[in-house]
Amino acid sequence: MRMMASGKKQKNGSAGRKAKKARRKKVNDLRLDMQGDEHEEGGGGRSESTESSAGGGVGGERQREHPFVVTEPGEVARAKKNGLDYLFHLYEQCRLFLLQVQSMAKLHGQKSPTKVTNQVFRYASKVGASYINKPKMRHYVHCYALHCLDEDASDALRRAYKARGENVGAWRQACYAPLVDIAARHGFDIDAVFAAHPRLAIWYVPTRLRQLCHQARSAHDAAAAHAGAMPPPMF
Amino acid sequence: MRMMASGKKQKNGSAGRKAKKARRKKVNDLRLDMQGDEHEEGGGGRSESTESSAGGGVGGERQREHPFVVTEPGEVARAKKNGLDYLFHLYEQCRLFLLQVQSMAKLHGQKSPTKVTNQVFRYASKVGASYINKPKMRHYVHCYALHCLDEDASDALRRAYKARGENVGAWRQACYAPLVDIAARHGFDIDAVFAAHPRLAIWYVPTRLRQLCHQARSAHDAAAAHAGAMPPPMF
DNA sequence: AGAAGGACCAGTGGTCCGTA
DNA sequence: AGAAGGACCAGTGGTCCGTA
Repeated sequence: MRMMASGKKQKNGSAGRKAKKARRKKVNDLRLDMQGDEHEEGGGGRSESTESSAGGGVGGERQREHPFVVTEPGEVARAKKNGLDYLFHLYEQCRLFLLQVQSMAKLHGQKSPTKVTNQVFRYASKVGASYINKPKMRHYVHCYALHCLDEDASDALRRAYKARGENVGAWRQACYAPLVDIAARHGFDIDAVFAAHPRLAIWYVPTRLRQLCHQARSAHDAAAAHAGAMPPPMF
Repeated sequence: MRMMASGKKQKNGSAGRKAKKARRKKVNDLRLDMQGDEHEEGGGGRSESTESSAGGGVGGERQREHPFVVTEPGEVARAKKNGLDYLFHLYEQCRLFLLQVQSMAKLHGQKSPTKVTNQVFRYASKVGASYINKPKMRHYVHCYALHCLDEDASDALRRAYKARGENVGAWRQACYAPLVDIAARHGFDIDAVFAAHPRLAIWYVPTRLRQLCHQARSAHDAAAAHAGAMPPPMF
């Protein structure tokens, strides 16, 4: 028996969405393949720091990628886990796929994407990089952003969170604050910060990060107003 | 009795679309207002070259804008017609609406459009500029582009087409060729041409114009290859 | 016939939530 | 519990075609 979830969310900082239809239609409910209960990939043991350790056995259901763990720079994740160097490597791969898509589009006189779009994710899947998917890449964009913008800070954060034994979710949350600080030094304009970095400019600014920068600016402006000297608004 | 049209089109230079449902549902078929057969706006006679001469009477059905006619620069269109200065003025208005939307978005920490998007058209309607709509603006973008990029050529074309008594559709078609020539001087990169002009950069490159530039490049490359010296491909 | 624009549709950005 | 990602939805870009 499954409960019907209500499905609230905040679309892009504006008012909430209108009524949604009931979701999750449970496709693919009947298994036609020979999967029994559980199975694991047969081979094993690739272990470059930027190599996945996920499944990929011949035939059968596609395995999920192994979950990420907080690793130090250069550290190889242990069995059934992927490290953060590998995570960041996925962003580099997406960039290369974007470059491919752009080249093909221009060759054929079609409009060329400037960002990693659905089209790019579709291309990645088509050429076999099925371990790349949109929800995952969007989920960790800001972590990659910190890695791009301040690798030392990013590395330090990884070491600290690994030392404390924090899980990936906690590390991911912790990546926001240093980014807001960086944005603050650029007038809280996180779009400008992304746009100014060539490897970052191809990624959409995550909604949550944008919200946090906006909140920080409001707090900053309020504090300045309280201090007496009201600065002119940024826009 | 109305025939069911088949509804073919070329999506963005790629393969044709998949099957479409039957279109046109004929909403708003019953009139609840007091319109009889025909009606015209009561007042009259505004006649600045960038002022519309379309309806806007109090209450009742919204009048369509008057059709465009080919006018010389500075020329005022006669009754029930709008001139080309007015057309180009609409593009300037859209730019101002975009600037408004951008300012509001940034104030609220939301993502800010870089182009004239649906959001901008919605804003234009909301603030009363209901004479601005997406199909119209997209239809004439390349005409506005020529006006921006080579006003002398644009003016000359207008005078020539007016002198010949051509209709707006013919003039509109004629705007493509000079633009392709301009693109040719920039490596056939029409996107770069648009992007380099501040008032043009906010408009999407029309599909048809992009196709024509692509075709021209192909023809150009083929001619060069035939001449013996094969140049390197642009991308 | 020529033209303006309401309304449609395929595919997008964004992310929820059923799943492992 | 923590996490990966299939699948969904609101709103987009693009323009057709019923309308005046």
